[in-house]
Amino acid sequence: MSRRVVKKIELTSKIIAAAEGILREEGIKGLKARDITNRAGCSLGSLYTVFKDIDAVVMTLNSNTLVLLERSLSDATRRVENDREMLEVMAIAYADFAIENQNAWVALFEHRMPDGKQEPQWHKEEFHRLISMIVIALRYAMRGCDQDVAETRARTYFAALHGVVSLSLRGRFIGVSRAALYSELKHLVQLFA
Amino acid sequence: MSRRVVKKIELTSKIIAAAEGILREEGIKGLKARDITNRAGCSLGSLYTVFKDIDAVVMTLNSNTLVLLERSLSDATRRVENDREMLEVMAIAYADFAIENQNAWVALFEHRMPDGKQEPQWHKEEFHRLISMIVIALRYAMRGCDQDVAETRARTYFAALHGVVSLSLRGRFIGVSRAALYSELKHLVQLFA
DNA sequence: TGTACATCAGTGAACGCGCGTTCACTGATGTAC
DNA sequence: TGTACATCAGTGAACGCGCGTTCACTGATGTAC
Repeated sequence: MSRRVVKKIELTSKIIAAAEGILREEGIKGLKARDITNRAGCSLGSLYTVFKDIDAVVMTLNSNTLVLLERSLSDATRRVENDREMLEVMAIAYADFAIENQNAWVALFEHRMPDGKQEPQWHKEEFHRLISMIVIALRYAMRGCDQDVAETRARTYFAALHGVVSLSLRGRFIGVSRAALYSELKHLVQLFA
Repeated sequence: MSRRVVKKIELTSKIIAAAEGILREEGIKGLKARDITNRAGCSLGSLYTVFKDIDAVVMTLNSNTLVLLERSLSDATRRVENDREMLEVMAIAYADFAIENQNAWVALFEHRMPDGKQEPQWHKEEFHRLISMIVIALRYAMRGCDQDVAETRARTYFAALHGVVSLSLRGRFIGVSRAALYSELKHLVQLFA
């Protein structure tokens, strides 16, 4: 591989690493081109030799986050023998991931493309893949339902669990400890199953 | 009342009306000082004779939205005789409000004060009042629980319903029609009750 | 009621800052011989 | 392996825009007599 290609790859990963660090520490709002390149130790302009624009950087970060989330969830479910537990394990794993990667996780839902720009197809697909994964896992809890209903219901359950995690992390609801969050999630899951 | 006071009140309400119009049509992101004052038919500077800054305008708008939401919910529950229905009626009313006042409703949850600035006390209290109202209504569904548990659980149920409404409105989940949303909410409420 | 003066709400041009993006330049990398 | 030239990645100063906020000014409102 030519030296040029190597350097381009190195540059890309330095920029991504810097951006990811900032995302994790300061949240998506702190993600500025200058801060990223300063932290990466390269010039401002070089960012644009690697990414089309800032949104492309965010897309990449979100994509990485989705991969991590997917991995967390599948790791967690791998240890499950009993289908009954599946839902609960995933819910807890989801909450854990949200707590431990708070800013990155928030970015996943908060980021919007400006004006008419669409999120690229590959990113939508990745998102969809994650959702399907959750939907499939939830289906265990929903054997016996009509296929269509099951699909919709699974999304609903996901949205409900997401809502609880989301609002409790945002602290709009005072004093929701991690233990309390767990027990609430378990309670919900019990209702769903 | 002196002419000056009258004019100040008129100016204030013109600005609020303009800001509210923009909020409803374009969402909180479209809320710029210039657009507000243009629409209100006054000068840019005059906004600052009435409000401390833009955040103060947003606070006022959100406050108005909270009042409307509170009214919607209490109107809906007023027609309920049977306590069993309470939860469902409130959930539907909440969804209706969110759908019909989408941008204003989103602003309620999306707006964050910059850096260290706190939301003013009165706004927090208003928010809290709404939550209590919901919590109280949900308690009907939770008679027999320990008081503390009931409180937490009520918040959880609210968060869950909020999550479903929220994600379905954002369209991250494709093709959730209003009817489908209703039926999912009803299903959840049945689980909760 | 009228006049002279004082005050202050309202004005909008200008300031200032943050920040994404560009572009003419230069020095490192690649190519030809 | 070395030299001469060509290319192009990387640079960072500068551009441009959006937008919140300010401030010296002026004309309407209020006050005193």
